[in-house]
Amino acid sequence: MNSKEIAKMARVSRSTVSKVVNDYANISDKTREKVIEIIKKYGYVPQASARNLAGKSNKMIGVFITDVNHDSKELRVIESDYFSPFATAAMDYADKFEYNILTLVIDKNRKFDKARKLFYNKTISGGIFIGAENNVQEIFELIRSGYKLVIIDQERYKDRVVGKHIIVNSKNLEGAYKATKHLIEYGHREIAHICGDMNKFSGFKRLEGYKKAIVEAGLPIRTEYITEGDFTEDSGYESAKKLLKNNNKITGIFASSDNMAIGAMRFIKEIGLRIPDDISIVGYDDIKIASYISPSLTTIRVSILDMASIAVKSLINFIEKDIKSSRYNTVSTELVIRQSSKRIKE
Amino acid sequence: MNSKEIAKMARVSRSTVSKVVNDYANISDKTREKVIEIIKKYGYVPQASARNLAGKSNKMIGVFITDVNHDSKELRVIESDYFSPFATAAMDYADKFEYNILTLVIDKNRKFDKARKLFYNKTISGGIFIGAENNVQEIFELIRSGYKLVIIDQERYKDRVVGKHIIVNSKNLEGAYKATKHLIEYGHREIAHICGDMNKFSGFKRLEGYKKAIVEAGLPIRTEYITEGDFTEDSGYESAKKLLKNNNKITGIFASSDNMAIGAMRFIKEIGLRIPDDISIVGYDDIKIASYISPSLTTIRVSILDMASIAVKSLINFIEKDIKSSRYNTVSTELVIRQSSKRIKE
DNA sequence: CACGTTTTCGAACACGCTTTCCTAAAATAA
DNA sequence: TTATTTTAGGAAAGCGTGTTCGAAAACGTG
Repeated sequence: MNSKEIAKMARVSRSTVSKVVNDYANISDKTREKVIEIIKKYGYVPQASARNLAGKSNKMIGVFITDVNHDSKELRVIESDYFSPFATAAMDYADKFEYNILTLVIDKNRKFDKARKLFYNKTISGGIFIGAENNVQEIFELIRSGYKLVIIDQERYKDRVVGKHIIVNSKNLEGAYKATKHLIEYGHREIAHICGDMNKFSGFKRLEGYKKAIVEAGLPIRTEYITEGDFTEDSGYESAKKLLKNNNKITGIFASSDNMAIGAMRFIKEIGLRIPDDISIVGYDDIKIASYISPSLTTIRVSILDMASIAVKSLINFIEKDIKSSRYNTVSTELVIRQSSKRIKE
Repeated sequence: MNSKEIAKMARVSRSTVSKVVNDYANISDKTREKVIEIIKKYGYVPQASARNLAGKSNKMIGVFITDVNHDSKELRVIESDYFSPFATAAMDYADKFEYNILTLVIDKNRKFDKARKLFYNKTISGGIFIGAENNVQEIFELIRSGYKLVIIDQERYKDRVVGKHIIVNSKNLEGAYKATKHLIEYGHREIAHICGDMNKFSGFKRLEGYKKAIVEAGLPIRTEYITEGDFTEDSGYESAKKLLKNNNKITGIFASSDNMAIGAMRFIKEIGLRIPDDISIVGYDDIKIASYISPSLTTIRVSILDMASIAVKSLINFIEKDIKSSRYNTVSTELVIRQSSKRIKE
């Protein structure tokens, strides 16, 4: 069933059918109703590719999740803690504007080519990149070519790239600051930090937040209290081992991700220390498991729903109305206090 | 950059460019190389909508997740335990065939129309439906209209619907049987069952599995040992309350989903009973949290990766080569023993 | 060299829709 | 009534690609 057949049945021209479908003004009510009736009767829906070819937007946006640890099944699922709510929230929001979402996982092996192709062949009108640290150069190039992109949790590219783009960041520094300050307010003085991958924006920003809170409290920044992980549970385990091996003064640990916090908790339990009685732990992300493990994890919550909706909203605006210059948005963080942190008793 | 321009640069006709792109045989190596060189140089990629309109498959499949509890944020995330790994696995697998995946969440409020439209307007060449119990009629109609569909974890439609389709089921009965038998082998005799939504295929099939194991062990089926939940954590909590209120003989509970098992555990802990010392619990699904809660949950694992890859593989086969008749596939289950179940001491 | 055969290539149509431009009819003004 | 303006709707071009079909070129063969 195509517009030609509909036109024949309604005894009008194909162009009239199109005008009815696309809400043109110069169609009489009588004609319009007649055409709509036939359309409904035969369940006609204009073919997407033809519309698209004729110049209509395809209302499709790509969500690209970079998962550098894709080889490992275990890690893949861990990444999903972030992906799943983001993707569903994005779909939800996109739906309001009748947009569809095409999701793609980019791993370290699979080349960026596939994503690029989706822009080049015009399958999508814009894209949202999450965790794209490893493909910064490629993303710059897409921006330079004029493709419409939103980048999540990355540094501001303002001065580094020519071309309009949109950034949506969580307030990493603020969140880490809140987490560390929480421990300080609970009376902790010997506070260690397991930081994430320093190549990642969130990694070093959270370290900055930790330092800010430490300095503000008049405490010294000890390099032996800072270890670098890579956001995974195992790296949290190893980091805790490193931190606690030759040190029995540490009473609080702020980990840059919940996964690392969970890994650290595993090690702490293994060596027979109690959480939170001996050591308090604070994570970051508020992934679902955080409230199910025992003790439940005090953490920093970032509203992924907020991030997703801001990302989608501004991208659609970019696509449909263009923007004058690059945009930079931030999403607030919130401290969620659970059982893994405890006021220190002197 | 379009094929016309490429043709001009390579001093050949447009059709020759197309033939090179689509690997036609009758092109001399010399011409082919010349064209490919220009294509690479200018980064030409044929426009998807035009190809599609000209008759090429768009290599796009839809994954439809039905989330009837979409209104509630909490439940939405619970559903995601299933969705996220499935979707990523599907993408992964689809990628091998250069297919893309478009995901759509169908909630009870959002009409099925949106999904239907994607078929009608030919945005997708096929679809995979998960948890689609509430839209069985609509799905039947799509099948009848000749659209290519895979349905996950639903009854065989063999006799109920005219039209080719593909079913991928986990062996629900087998899984539930294994779970119950595990408790029996551990010496339990008073075994209750929290079953899932009986409108759902997985709900009643798992009940059947439970009954089969009970009968096989020569034990009586007590109706007061069977309560109906709806797969959610809260319903597990309520069901446990109902079961244990006036009964202190129950020593084992098999819940039809991990979420319900977790809810039940919450209630059991609240009334001061110990798991697994007083009551053993077995869940179903092996969602990620199952191994993180304490005590960790004994459960039935279904390989979502297997389901997803079978679904994608057979759908692509259906799309590209058609199938002679409806297909029915099953995926095995596996008992994962953790801390929540314990051998009973007499 | 003449002929048949195979290989290579290009002109032209098709895909289904949007949109511009134009005409005919209707509405309004004179 | 006639002249002018407004409006409804149709004809046709165009979007970028795939594919068929026939012609031309290249190649063999006797």
